[in-house]
Amino acid sequence: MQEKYQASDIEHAAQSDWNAAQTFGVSEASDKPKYYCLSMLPYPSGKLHMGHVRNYTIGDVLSRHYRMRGFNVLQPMGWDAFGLPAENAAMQNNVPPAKWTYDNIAYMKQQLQSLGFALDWKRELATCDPDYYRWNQWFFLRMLEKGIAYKKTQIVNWDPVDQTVLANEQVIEGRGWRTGALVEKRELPGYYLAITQYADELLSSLDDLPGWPERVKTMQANWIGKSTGVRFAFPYDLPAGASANTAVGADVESRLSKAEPLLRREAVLHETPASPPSQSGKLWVYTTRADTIMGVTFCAVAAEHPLATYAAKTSPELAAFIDECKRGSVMEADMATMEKKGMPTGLTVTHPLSGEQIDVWVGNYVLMSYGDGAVMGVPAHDERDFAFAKKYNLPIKQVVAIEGESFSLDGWQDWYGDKQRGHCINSGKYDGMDYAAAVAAIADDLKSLNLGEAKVHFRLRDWGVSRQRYWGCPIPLIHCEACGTVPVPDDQLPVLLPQDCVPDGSGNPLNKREDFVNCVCPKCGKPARRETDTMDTFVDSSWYYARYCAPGAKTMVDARTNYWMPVDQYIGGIEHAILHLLYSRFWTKVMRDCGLVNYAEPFKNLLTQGMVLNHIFSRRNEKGGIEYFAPDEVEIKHDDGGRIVSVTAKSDGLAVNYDGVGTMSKSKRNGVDPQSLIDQYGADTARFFMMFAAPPEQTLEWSDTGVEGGFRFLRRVWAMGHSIHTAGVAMNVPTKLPEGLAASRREVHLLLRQANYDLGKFQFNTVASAAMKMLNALEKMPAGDGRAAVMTECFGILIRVLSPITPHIAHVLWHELGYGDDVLNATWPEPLEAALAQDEEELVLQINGKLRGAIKVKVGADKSAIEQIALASEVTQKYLDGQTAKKVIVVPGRLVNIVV
RNA sequence: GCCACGGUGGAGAAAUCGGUAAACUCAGCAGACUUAAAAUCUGCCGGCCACCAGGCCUUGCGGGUUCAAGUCCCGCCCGUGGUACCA
Repeated sequence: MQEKYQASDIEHAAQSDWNAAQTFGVSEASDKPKYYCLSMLPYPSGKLHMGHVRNYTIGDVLSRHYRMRGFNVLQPMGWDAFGLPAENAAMQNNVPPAKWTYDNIAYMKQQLQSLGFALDWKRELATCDPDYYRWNQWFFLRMLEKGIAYKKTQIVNWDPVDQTVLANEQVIEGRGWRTGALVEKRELPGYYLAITQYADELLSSLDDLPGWPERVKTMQANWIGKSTGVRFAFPYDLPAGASANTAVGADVESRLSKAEPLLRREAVLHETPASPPSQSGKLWVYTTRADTIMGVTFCAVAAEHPLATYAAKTSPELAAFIDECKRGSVMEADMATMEKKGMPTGLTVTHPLSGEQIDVWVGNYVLMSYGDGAVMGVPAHDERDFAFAKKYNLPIKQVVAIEGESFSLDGWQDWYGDKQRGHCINSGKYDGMDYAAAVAAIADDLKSLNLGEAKVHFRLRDWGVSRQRYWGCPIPLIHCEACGTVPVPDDQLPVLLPQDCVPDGSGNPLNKREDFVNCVCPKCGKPARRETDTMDTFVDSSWYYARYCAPGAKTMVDARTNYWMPVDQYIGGIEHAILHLLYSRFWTKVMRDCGLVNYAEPFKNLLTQGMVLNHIFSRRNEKGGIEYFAPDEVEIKHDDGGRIVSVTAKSDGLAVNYDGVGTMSKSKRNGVDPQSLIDQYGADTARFFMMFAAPPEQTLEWSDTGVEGGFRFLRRVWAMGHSIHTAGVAMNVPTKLPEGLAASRREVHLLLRQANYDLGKFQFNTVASAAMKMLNALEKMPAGDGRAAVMTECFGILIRVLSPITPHIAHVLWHELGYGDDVLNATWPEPLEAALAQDEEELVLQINGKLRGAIKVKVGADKSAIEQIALASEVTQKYLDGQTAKKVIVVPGRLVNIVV
């Protein structure tokens, strides 16, 4: 055995042992219980960053731990290989996204292997591989048949200079990131998946996930946003002589509220039919505050609303305002924080209950894609409406009062929006009713007028899956002049994505690929055009976990999927708490309803890793676009307090903005490559430090201060192994040990108990601490009869506790010291009762809640015995000073508190 | 803006059910070993007061509940994640 700790030798030796024995290849043929441990698959951005190391080490620690606990453990890996960064890299380097992606995969795979993760590489997949994405296409067609997939208008960010659709990430302060041009909203047809059909189940089955963090379930529930309210209409008649072919009126309700399934069974896709013109109609709105309906003083519609379009035909000012509304990004955060503006349409609608005429405004804060694209305005009881009414001098009518509160038009007060405590006033027959009674009565009245009814509403919107991009899974549809939109027949799948396009930033290059676009209609055989939109990459990651279970299957999934699924432990960043996890849950439920799988939820237990953060540096370029600098490309000056005062680029010495800390990402160029850490200290140190730095769920600002400490620890572990090896191992700890030895042994077993408890809580930082404390105890082990046996026993515990975190050193030490063949086949250690036993214990002594001393009592002593010892103690006597204690609180095993 | 989470020494952090605040580690300081350096080992290491014994204060800020609060409740401030086309 080597005397010095040589990480690279040890790691190569361990990894070649694992490769030779195919240690981590698993199958369904096992009599052990299965354990499917899955980490979220990485986007192949080029190099691993610290967030990956953290994520995959957590998964590996769990996998190895469960394996030693006797489970048949599957831990696969793959690549989320489609997506935007590949197109950006292509533009920058003139390399096709395919080549860039596969090169990155090769490099990152080698990095993952060098970290020694216990992965079954036979199951590796890349989502850009046709063998994978053909099943996206196949399943999309099944969704069409079920009426889940459909087509409707979507609103996207449009860069007028590059003439291209921008992702939200590419819009910075309302401008295109490359061109600096003001972004516009543009309407395009797109494909949607009706996730709202599953809204109720997605919400209620959160209760079937006790192994999920409460915070994630809360976020999902809020996102789905089930509310009960009233959907009702303001009837109207348009002035005579209005344009006869304007699409307003009765159709507004059907076009906006009911998604049109594009395909039922064999039927051919049909577009949304042109709406018949109509002079009278209903303006539909939804509200959770129907009790305030008598306080409506205006209505507001979205800029894209048919009534707005209609009114704009005769009003250039309104047309200009609607144009202005269409500027800016489509992001919710922007919409919510922008200045609320409006303009009257000149149209009025009729209040359904009072018959009053109500002005219709266009509001820039009303979203066409949410509900019916219109809202009622009750300024007295909605903060946003209040501000809007004050700004435009609209009437404010109080219709809810609370005892002891006085209403004033001067400013908003929180109680105006309170629905718990109030009762209706100024509301005619509803006066005096509380919230629930008023809503029920008003819903009834609206229903009898045929102008509305109580309705359950979800905040959740259908999932738009169309992307006007090249590097993604082609949507398997064909557009034929005669037959309309026709699905690609199953036997013609997959629709292959050409591998050699290089995007140039101006739209989807597929549009220019005649060999891709030109095809024949599967129905009539005439020349037709292929759909060039590709799928959202969240489609790819919505079911990959099921495919890992069935590598090489000639179907989407097979029986092996039902063996391994659901995932027993899913691990990934908290940033996926809503979208990815919700889409995967939805996809699973549709697969179940198609009879493909027999489970309803994909992830039984979820561990959400905190983000690894690093500093972000950026600069505006001449065009007004934005450019990011990596932390090692800038020079930073700090003040005395350590605050950053100035940053300059090393390249040109000019100033750079400091944008604070944020999650490590390719686009912000603030990722830290773990490679130098691995090269300098080895994989075990990198893994150990990552686990030791903080608990997994916690956000972690990156700093490599302290890596050295992990390395020193492993070197001491190795030295301890070497000295035990030299001194000779000894079995069988004697039943009678000298006091000092027994105490040290007890300490190690206590630490083991702590480590096992912490492993159950995924608190790996304190498991690493416990291992360090064990080594400290071993190094201080006193002399005495049986020392060699105690050392052997305790070091064996330490190696096994360490093995999931630092598997290489554990593998070699276990074998070298002759504990057994492979530490992975060893049984997980449990503390021994005999080692833990003690006669006396120390309790804390408090006087008036303050620490004043300690007392020794027999283990298991009853409360009154402890109380007597405490009262008799010198410290107590001193503080009592002759008086009697007012109260004595005894917490067995912990403390005694005496109240004087 | 809205939803969720977090804030403890110079730094990363620990404190399991409301019960000893700061375990373990880094950085720093002092010492041992050494011709020297590195490595290693030993001790100290929140603040104030005190000769000592010890005392007082301290978990972002302000209140509250309790024998006892980092932990529970109320109100703020700051940071991070998400906000539906980054993944």
